[in-house]
Amino acid sequence: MVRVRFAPSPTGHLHIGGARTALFNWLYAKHNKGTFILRIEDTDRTRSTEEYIDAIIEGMKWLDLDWDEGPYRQTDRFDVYRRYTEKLLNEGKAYYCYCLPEELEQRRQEALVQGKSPKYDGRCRNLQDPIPGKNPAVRFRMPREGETAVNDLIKGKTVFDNAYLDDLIIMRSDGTPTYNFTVVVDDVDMNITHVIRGDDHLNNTPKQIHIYNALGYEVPLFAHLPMILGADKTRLSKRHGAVSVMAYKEMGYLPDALVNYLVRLGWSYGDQEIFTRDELIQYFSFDKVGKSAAVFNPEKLLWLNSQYIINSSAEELAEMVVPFLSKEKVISEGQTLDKEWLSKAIDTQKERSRTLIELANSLRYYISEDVEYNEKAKIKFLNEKSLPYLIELKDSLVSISDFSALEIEKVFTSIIEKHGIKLGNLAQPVRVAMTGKTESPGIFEVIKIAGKEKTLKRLEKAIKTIEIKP
RNA sequence: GGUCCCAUCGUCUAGAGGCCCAGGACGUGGCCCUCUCAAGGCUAAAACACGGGUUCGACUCCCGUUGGGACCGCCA
Repeated sequence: MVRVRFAPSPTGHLHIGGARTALFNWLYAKHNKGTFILRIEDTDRTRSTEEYIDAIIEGMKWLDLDWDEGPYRQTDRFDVYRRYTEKLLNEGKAYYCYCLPEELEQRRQEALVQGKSPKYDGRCRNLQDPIPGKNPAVRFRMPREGETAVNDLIKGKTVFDNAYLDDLIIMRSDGTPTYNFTVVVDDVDMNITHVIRGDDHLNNTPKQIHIYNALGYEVPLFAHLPMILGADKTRLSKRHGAVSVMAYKEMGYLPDALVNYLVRLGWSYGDQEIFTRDELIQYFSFDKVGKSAAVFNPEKLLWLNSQYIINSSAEELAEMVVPFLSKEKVISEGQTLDKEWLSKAIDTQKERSRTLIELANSLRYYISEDVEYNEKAKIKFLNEKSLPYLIELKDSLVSISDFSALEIEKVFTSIIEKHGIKLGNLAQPVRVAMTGKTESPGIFEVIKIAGKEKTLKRLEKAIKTIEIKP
């Protein structure tokens, strides 16, 4: 039975890198009908906040990465860690260290300056008696000889020389446990079978393996995912732009598009680019995960998002776009729209909208009372030349009762045939009259969606605008 | 500085020794479609980091060089 976990520390929002780690864990669990656990690693009390715990959960929910157990919190489990620490202490597998943090930091700096490895020198390793008046930290006694092999599902076999391993601190002098210890204890306690995490943890793995051994537990399987980099090839961070998952929600991305993008960063399935969730679950495997780091490319994410918008139904989009209509002030507060009408309007715009924000704004000229002319468009198309056609169109449209795209087209056709002009000669001025712009969906569609009343009003306005001009 | 990881178009990647003078996707240019803009279709430019082996034959295997990254905390 596969049991995996995503274990973020609540020191920030759920970011792109964390989301991908969560996603790969989730996919592996789903693929194997296993259990996906959410565990909050909040042992660093100075940096962890409740707000960030909520933010991470919110991000997971938005991406629809549901977990089967948890969220567990490490701060709820201090007694467990203490018990295990006692055990190691009693067995001589851990020892008290009385060195002060400042002393350690100083020694580390000195070692670095001298070009030596900034490793703990082990001076408290064989201390017999406690030093009174000092609160000690607890260090793990790491073996100094031999080698430790990590058989990674992605990276393959990596061998570490134990001589380079540090006697790491497993419990701070204030009695709180540290990361490298709590992960092991929790992964043991929660029966985790596969540890799937970023490859920034690969170097920690041999140390953790020794802790498993000392505790007398079986070592789980490891899968270390390559990092996500920014355009400058350094680890993705705030300075590369938006990295928080929720920022993408606000920018009008669909969660499925982000998931699809993230999964293709380091994973592939032949030439396929777009996957449903079910396909992802079905196809996922570690042997298709690449070993090298990947650069985050917002352009491709944007393209994927446009594809997801195109492939979504107008009804689904109508649901999603409403918050953006308010935020972009396309509708006023409290204003509601007819669902059926909105869906039809969206159908005309979805293939030219890459985000929900763009979609919301594209609906503006259908919804608002008035349009604002683009200056260049106005000069080019709303002039003496188009005036008679606009007047004729308006007069013709007044009389038709069936305001369908087909009927509207008939009106256009009869006018252009009568005058021997091209459709563009009429359509472009009308487009400017209707939308204020030179680009829009098909003009018959635009007129139909806007409706008779708005259409006549806008044509009148355009005519007046031309007539007033000297 | 040490340890570890990685290396195919600008970017994401396919490629498990002959299928590859390297395929797909984003982006970029061109053409088609067309009432405009998109979408869609077609098309072009664009890569196996370098050097040694192994082999009849290397993008694929081995070694080295170079380059990049991560980690070396009483952070996770």
